[in-house]
Amino acid sequence: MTAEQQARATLADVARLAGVSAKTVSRAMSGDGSVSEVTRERVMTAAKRLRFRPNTLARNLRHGGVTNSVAFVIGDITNPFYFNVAAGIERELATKGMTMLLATTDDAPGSEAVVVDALLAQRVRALIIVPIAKDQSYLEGERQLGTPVVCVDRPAHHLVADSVVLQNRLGIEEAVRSLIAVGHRKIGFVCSPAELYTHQERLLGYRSALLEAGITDSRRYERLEPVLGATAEESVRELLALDDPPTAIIAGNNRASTAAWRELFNRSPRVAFIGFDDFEFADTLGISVVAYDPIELGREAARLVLARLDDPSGPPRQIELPTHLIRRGSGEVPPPDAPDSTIAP
Amino acid sequence: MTAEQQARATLADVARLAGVSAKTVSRAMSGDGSVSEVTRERVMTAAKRLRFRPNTLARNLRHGGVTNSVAFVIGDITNPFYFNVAAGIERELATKGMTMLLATTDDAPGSEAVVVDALLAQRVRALIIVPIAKDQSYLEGERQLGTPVVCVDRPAHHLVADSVVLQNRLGIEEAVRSLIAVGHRKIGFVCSPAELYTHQERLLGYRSALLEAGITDSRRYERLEPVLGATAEESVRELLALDDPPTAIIAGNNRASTAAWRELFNRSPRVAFIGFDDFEFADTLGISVVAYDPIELGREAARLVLARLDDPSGPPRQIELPTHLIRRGSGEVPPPDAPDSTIAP
DNA sequence: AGCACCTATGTCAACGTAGTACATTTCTGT
DNA sequence: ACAGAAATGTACTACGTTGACATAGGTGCT
Repeated sequence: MTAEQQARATLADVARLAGVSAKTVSRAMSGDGSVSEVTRERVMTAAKRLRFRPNTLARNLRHGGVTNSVAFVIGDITNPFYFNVAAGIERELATKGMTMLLATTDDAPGSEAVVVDALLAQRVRALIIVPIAKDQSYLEGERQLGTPVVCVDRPAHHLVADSVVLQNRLGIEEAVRSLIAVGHRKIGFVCSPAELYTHQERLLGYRSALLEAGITDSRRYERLEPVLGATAEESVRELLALDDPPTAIIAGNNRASTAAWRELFNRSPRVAFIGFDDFEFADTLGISVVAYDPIELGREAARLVLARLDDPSGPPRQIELPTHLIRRGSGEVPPPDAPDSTIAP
Repeated sequence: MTAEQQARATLADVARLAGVSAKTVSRAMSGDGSVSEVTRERVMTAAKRLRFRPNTLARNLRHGGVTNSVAFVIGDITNPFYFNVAAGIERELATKGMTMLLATTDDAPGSEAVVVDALLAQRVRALIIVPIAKDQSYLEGERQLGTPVVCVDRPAHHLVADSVVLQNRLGIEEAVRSLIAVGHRKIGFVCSPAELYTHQERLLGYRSALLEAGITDSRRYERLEPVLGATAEESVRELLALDDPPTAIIAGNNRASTAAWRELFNRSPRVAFIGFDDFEFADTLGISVVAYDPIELGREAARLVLARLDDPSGPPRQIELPTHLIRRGSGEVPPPDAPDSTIAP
């Protein structure tokens, strides 16, 4: 790399070379005002020669001081779920020439406001956030200043904002009903951590579907870890070690799904299993899951942002993305005592 | 959302409220010049009252017109490999208060320059790119203007730039040697597509390790798809349908790994298998792989950017990240004709 | 007292772009 | 031929921040 560093060309430089004023160059480049064909040619040639590239910073400053980047704030960047959501956001934004800024809070609720603050100082156009702190009211002022805030996966706390969530209850309900249809009555539920909105919703779905089938004594089969990081493997082991163990297990989130399956893999007699969130190999391994489209989740979030930028008024919208059960075998394993069981005497 | 939209407070607004000049506010906020304690208090109070947030756009414009975002340009955002690299970049940049802009080219070589151009117009501070086009010489001008360019996973074509790549040859060589040690002589290599630098390197590693063991007739076991999208499943089927099929197969990239394993899963007699790039479940399923740390790959790339920003001079650096074989069983399956084979008569 | 020096603050201009206002030229129609 | 419209170009300025420079008052030393 050379030590020399030629200066970046500006509108004025191009104007000088082309022998016109800066404004004329601006017009020629943007095609806004009217410029003669000869002049336009000359300007374009000069611009190309100088490798001129309009400074978006200056342009944005001139135009109200906002960038055209949308920030996506997540807790844990290594969770594949977020990655797919990010993909959806990026693609949707790209159709409008906008870009995505990715930031993480490392799952620390306390750092959410700090990270968001830094992003706002950068004048992001909008904020898409997976809420992790218990309170998003700190964003109220910013919202009033016209920065759209869209929550993904879970709604905000103490803040009026658009959001995109999954049909959590319906998804788990479908899973429970499916297991009941195969003959299961003792169904476990493993999920972590307990305090998240999504997990609460899924727990409610689990309970309501059981109740619907007249099963009222399943509390002992619920295992929601109180803290992040507690392993779902342990929960599964606990459940199977009960005197009257469940014959089927449902996992309430993607990390719990993989952990639970790890524990159930190679165990016999087979325990029926349904996970939440599809993943690579789930098809090859024959694992039934409650699936949804994370990319679409991101796209919807981005669409909400675009809609809000277009028209800031109107009530907040909450979009519910459908979930659906994919039957691949693991969820269709009958209970050992079923009449059609192969282990029957 | 209210239709009203109060204006965003500026330095001047804060100054007016605090009864000082704009410059004093600037000093008080940045802690740069000297400001008396009383004044600082008054300014801070005024700033808080007005919810003042310094406009990074303006600040950056004042300082040479560059943002503090680094763009990461990838081909296919749904490839988990890139996601982990992105995670590494984001984390490393965050330590320096910089942010990551994510952009994709949808694996279309032609759109690389277009996407990059848009990013440069946004005055990104640096560029981290997974080269996909055949020629990155279009970045030469920008590099001379002081924008660091770092290539990830593969080096740039026709451009002097720092890069971070994997020890591709060594990784595959280790895999081949390991298979040979177990007794294999007929080893297949599946990878796609053929034209990528990484895949070429891995192919060379495959060949050299075989040669080292005196195996010279393995060309018929090489299956590199000429085009993106061709399935590795087919390649595996082709290999196993040969009159003299290989007893072991190595996959040269992550997509090929999963595809190949899908095909080999449940097939008997078992074919030894070693994949490239670790993935979830590989441990549970007992799949041996040539692994590396994608997050570290991203971190290194970000470090190169930071180093280059710090000191633009000096020769380009190419960092090689280590790869290592993780033995989990699938790569330790002996050939059917081995003396210690369980199928021996 | 005189001087150097330091602190606390203020004034002005500039970063690069583009909107507003206005000046100039060229082209219409009567 | 001439008013008026249309086409084309220029000058000035603001966007929000900060560096360069200036100023006013205070402190310490000779």
